[in-house]
Amino acid sequence: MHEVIICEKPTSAQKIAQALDSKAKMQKYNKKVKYWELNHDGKDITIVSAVGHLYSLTPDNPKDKVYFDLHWAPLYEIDKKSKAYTRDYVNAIKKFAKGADSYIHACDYDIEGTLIGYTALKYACGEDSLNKASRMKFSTLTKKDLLDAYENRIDIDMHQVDSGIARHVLDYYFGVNISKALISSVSKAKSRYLKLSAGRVQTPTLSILVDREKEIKDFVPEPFWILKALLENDIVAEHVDGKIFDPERAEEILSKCRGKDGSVDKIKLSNSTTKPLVPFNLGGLQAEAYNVFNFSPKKTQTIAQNLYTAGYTSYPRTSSQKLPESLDFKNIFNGLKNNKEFKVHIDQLPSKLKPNEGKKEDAAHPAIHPTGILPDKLDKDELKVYQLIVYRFISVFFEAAKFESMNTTVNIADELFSFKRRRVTHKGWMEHYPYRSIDNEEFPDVKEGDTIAVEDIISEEKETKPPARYNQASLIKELEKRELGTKATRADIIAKLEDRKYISGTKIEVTQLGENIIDTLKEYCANLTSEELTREMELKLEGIDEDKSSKEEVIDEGKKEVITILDDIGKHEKEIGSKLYDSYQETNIVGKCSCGGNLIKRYSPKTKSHFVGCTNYPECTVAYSLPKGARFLKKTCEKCGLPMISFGRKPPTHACLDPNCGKDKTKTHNPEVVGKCPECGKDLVKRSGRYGDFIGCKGFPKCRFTASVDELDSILKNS
DNA sequence: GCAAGGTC
Repeated sequence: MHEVIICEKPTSAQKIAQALDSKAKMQKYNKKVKYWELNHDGKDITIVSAVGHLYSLTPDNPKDKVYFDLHWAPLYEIDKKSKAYTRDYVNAIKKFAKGADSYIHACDYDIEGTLIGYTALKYACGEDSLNKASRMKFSTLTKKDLLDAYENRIDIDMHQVDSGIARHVLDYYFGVNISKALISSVSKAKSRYLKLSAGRVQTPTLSILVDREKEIKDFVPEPFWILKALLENDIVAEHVDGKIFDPERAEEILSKCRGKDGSVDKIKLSNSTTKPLVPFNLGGLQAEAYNVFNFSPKKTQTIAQNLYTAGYTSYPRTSSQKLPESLDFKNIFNGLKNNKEFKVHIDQLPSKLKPNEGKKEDAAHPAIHPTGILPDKLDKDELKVYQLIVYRFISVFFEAAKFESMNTTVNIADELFSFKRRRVTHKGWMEHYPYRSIDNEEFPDVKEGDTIAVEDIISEEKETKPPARYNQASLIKELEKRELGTKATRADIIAKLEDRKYISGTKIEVTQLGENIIDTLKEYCANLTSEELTREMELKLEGIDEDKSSKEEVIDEGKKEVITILDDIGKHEKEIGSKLYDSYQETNIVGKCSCGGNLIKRYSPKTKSHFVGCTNYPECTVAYSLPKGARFLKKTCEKCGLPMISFGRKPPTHACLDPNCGKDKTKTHNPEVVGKCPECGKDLVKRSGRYGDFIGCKGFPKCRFTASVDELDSILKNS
C-alpha cells in the first residue's frame, strides 16, 4: 500500500514527516524540491509539498473583452517569469503521486489551504485521486496534533472548496474586468495606455486614504492657548487647564499671575510599571521595523522571508503574538548564546522562562522568533531585522520595567500649574531591548509648602491639528483592524497603490488620480469602494460553506452585478477616460515650461526610457532626456528655474534638468559637423551631454552611433 | 497589461 500526503508548504511537510516517522528520509527532486519517504504503522508513505497555490484562474479566451469564462491553469504557465519555480513542485507531485492507493490532503485548515490541496489533487494527481482522498485537520504543527489529525482524518469539505473557488472567481470578475474597463476608458478617450486597477481590497484601502484626505482638507483649526510658568532652576510648569480655548480666560490668568511668586501646593509620588512588549507577528514586525529603521513593510516582509528560508528565524506570515512552551526556549537560547552580544542578555534571564504574550493568535504558527541557528552572512539590513527579532524575543522573558513619577502642583495667585518627572527605578526588559528610550528624569529638590520663584508667565498660541496622515505601518494596522486583505498581502496592496500613482509620500497623500478613481468607482460601483463587497462576499461564501447557497448561484449573482457596472461605465467611457488621464498627467508634473505649459515626466516605449516633455506638445517641442533612476528634487535651478534632479550613486549628482543649462544654446541647435557616420553615412556632430561632450550621429534616433571625442580621429581614419 | 490569495 502506498500513500501520498500533500502539504501546503515544505516546512509543514517536514513537520508531518517527522511526526509520523522519526526516521523519515528527506530527499530532493530535481535538486530543489524536498519530499519525504517514510513508514508509519507498516504503511509506505511519500510526503510531497506545494508552495502555496500551484494553480490559478485564467480566461478561456484571453482575447475576450470581458472575462467570465475562466479555468484553472498551472501558475507557472500564467506567470512564466516569477512563478517558474512552481513547475518543479507540480512535476514532483505528479511523479510521486502516480498510482498511489490513497491520498491525504494535509494543507492548512482554512479556505485557501483547502483549495490549494484540492487543485493539487485534481489537476496534478488526477481527478480520480479525489475519490481516494481524506483530509488531515490540525491547528498547530506539534507532533501530538499532527498524529491526532492523521488518526482521525475527515472528508474534504466540499463546501469549503466551493467557497474558495467562488472567492477566486468573484475577485477575478470584479477586479480584472473593472480594471480593464478603466484602462479601456482611457484608451478610448485619449488613445493612451494607462495601467489602472480596482479590486475588492485595493479600492476600499484607497478609499480609506481618500476619506482621511478629506478630513484633513475639511478640518477647521481652532486656536487655543497653553499657559506656562517658567520657574526657578529651569522648571517649566503648565497650567492645569491644559488647552485653553477662551482667549479672555488666558489673558486673565496671565495678568493675574505675572509678577507673583508661587508655592508648591502638592507633590504626588507614584509608582508604575511597564510590561515587556509582545512577541512579533508579521504586522508588529513591519510596524517596528518601519518606526525604528524606516523600512517599508514590503521590504521587512521580504527580509523576514529570507531569514526564514535560511533557517535563522521562524515562519513570518503569522498573526500570532504567542510563544508556546513547546518551542523549547532553552534550546533556542543555547544557540543564540554563541553570539557574545546576545549572551550578555541571555545570561541575565530569569530561571523560569515565561514570555509576556499578546492576545492575537494564529491557527498554524507561533509568533516570529529566532531559531537559535546563528547567521554567518547577512547584509546590513537583514542584520538589522534579525537583531530586532532576537532582542524582541529575549526581552519578552524579562520582568516589567519600574518607574517612579513625581507630579508637582504649584499655586501662583490661586491658579494651579503643574509639572511631571519620571525616572526609572528598575529597567527590567528595557535593558534588553535597545530600541526604546528609557525615561530617566531628575526630580527637582522641592517640597510641599516651598516658595518657588516665578521668572515669567508665558502664553503660547497654538491651534488644533487635523488627524495625521497614514504612513505605511499605520495603514497596515488599519487594514488589520478592518480585516481587509490578509497578513501576507497587505504590504503588496500598498505597494500596488503606489505603483499605480494613486498615492505618494511617506506620510501617505492621495494624488488627484487616486481621488478620481474613487470618485468614478463611487458613482458606478459604490460597493467596491467600501468594505461592503468584502462583507457581502464573506456572507455569501459562508452561505456556501454552510450549504445555504450554491457556488453557482453566488458566482452568477456576481457576474450580473459586474455586467451592470461595466454597462454603466461603458456609457460614460470617454468622460471617465479623459478625467482619469488628465489627472494622471498631473501626477507627473515636474515643473513649468517657458511656453506656459507644464513639464511632465513621460515614458518612451521606443527608447525604453523616461524623459520630460511639455503638455503643449506638439506645438512646443521642449524635451529633456532623464538619466536612469533620476529623482526630482524639491528645488529649482538658480540659473534657469527648471527643476533640479538627482541621479547616480555614491554620492548622487545634483543637476539642472537641462543638461545644457548655462551653456551656449546655439551650439546645441547648430552642432558642429565633424565627419561622416561609419554606420549610416549621415553627418557626425559634436554634442554635449550630461557627462560632457561626445560625438553623435545626426540620424539619431534611427542610428544610435556614439563615440567619445577622443575616439574621433581613429574613427575617421578607419572609415 | 487587469485581482487577491497562497508560497519560495
